[in-house]
Amino acid sequence: MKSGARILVVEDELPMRTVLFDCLTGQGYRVLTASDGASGLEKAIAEKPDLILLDVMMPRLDGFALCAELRRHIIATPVLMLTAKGRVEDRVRGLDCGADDFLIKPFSRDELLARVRALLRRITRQTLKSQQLTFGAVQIDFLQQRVWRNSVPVALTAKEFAMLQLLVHAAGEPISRERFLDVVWGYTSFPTTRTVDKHIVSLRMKLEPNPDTPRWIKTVHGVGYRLEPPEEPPK
Amino acid sequence: MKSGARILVVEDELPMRTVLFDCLTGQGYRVLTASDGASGLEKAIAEKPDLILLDVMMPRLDGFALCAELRRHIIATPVLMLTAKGRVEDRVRGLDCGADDFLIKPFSRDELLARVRALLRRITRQTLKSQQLTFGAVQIDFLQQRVWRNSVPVALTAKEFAMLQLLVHAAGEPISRERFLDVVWGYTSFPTTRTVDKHIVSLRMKLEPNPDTPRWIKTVHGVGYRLEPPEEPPK
DNA sequence: GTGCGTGGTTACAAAACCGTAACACCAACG
DNA sequence: CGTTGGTGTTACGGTTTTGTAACCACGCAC
Repeated sequence: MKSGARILVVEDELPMRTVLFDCLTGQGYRVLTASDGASGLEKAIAEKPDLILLDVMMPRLDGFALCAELRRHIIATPVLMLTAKGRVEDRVRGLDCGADDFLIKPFSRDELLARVRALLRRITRQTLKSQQLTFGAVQIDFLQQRVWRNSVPVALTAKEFAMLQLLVHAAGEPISRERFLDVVWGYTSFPTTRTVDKHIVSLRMKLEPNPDTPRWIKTVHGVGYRLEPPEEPPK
Repeated sequence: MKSGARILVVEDELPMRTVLFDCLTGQGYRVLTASDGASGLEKAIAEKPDLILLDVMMPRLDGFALCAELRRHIIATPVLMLTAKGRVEDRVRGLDCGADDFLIKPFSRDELLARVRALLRRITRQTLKSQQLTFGAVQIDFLQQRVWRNSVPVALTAKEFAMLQLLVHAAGEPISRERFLDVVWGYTSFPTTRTVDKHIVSLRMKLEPNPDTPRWIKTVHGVGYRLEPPEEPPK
């Protein structure tokens, strides 16, 4: 499985969509695609990607409208707009409705990647203080959403990574199953608490040196789970 | 164990008010209600609830106005707004006047409770902070819910920790067995007072240097138990 | 379609924890 | 001293919580 930042590409023309997809997945990003504005908006809301790549020229709901709609939903996901060459007025309209950067067609692969990186870096700086973290032999890169163990890449699913993120974020504190469900699954889907256990098992199998006697991901009976803090007890 | 947080429900329609009341009390929350904006504002100020559930659609003083009024009084109580489906502009106005989260009608019971939990968690997180305490060789971290003795981690069960927390919280004051049962076990289960003794024994074994002659967890004959205050006694 | 990866549920086994009874002990009071 | 009632302690059965495997469902790629 690929892991990395999640990027939504909204582009109606298949060839261009394919180019963008290949280019981004080749860099380890996880790419979602939509072939029209309406489904793009839907996915943007449902999937909460880290970045949205948006073609302005689309039938029906075009890039400008989609972007404006996003902002009306208070979604602050950075938007990189694809505009045609020479259409200076596009920039103005784009900025007006909340776009963050522009890419002028035709563009080079390197320029695309550079701008994507820049935008992702920006949001990461805002939201995550440290983008890398280590416990035991496990190394986490929040920016790329990748994990290594003894320098060997570990493939985590989306849910697993989200759970790990919550564990790390509240390092040391016990986290109840309820809380996992609220944060990782959101307020609109309600799996059972056993589901949380199951994913904890997966995490342990992938990250623990000895999954039977967890060194890091401890269970707190009657409470929930807790990531053993790398630090010492308080003096 | 349930928090027993106090929640104010401001809702003009009786059926909905009843639903909310039942749903929340069923979870162990203490619920106050108001059937219009004016009395809601009054109760919010007088009772200082932990959370306010606010319907936007009310005659005279509506949810927005009430919320804005609250903030004018520098009352930071989190507000969960009930809005009608599809009224995206409600969110904008709501955020504008200081609402913390939104629940769109019709909503599921689970979603209501999830959002309530999330908001309540936010405030307890702020107030609890990284509280730590020491008596003798025992160190307690309430946030992590962990205890050390001579810097060696001590494994306490959920009940034991809750009892210790109560002892520490009322340091010096004797605590009756009935009080332990009320606070630690809640109002829904009724074990014997002997049960309390048993857990006290466990605590002593885990925390006291010499469990036979307790240095810290003292028995007050005919009354209950008491944690010897770490400070110097008044003469 | 088929196959695969992911995610959610169910069911059952294992472990941890809890509640209570029984009895020994002790403190207070006469 | 002896009685009485409260407390300490232990053992054990029952309950709750957690681990885990097996299974089904869904989405996506081929």
